Amino acid sequence: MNTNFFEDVYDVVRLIPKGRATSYGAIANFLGSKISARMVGWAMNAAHGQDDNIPAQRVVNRMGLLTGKMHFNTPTKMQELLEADGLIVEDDQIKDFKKHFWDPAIELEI
DNA sequence: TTTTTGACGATTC
DNA sequence: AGAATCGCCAAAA
Repeated sequence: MNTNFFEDVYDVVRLIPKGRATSYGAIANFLGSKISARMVGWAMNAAHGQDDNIPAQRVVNRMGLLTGKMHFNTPTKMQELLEADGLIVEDDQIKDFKKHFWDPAIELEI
């Protein structure tokens, strides 16, 4: 499985600290600043079959909206997980998202 | 092999 | 300010 691209995405997602959240675009930018955020979403789509625990709930769109909640076991699971992380989710959106925003390009300092 | 779509993002109208 | 459209790249049909 040469899913390097996916693995890179998973790796970054796994590195997201608890209580923080990032966006698809941020990950895309971190991976190479050439791939589009859509690819990250695609990678997450493939993450279903992955045996790894991908905290996809910490990965949301740029607005902090839980766009992929429907891809979880239950649409409400994503919000629950985020709340369990200490984040506040209201109306499928992370409150103070930019406040809890976790940018791999900055936190990982590459 | 070509076409369509996809958990996004930014720009333009 | 809001809505619609284009752009990114890859995988599945």
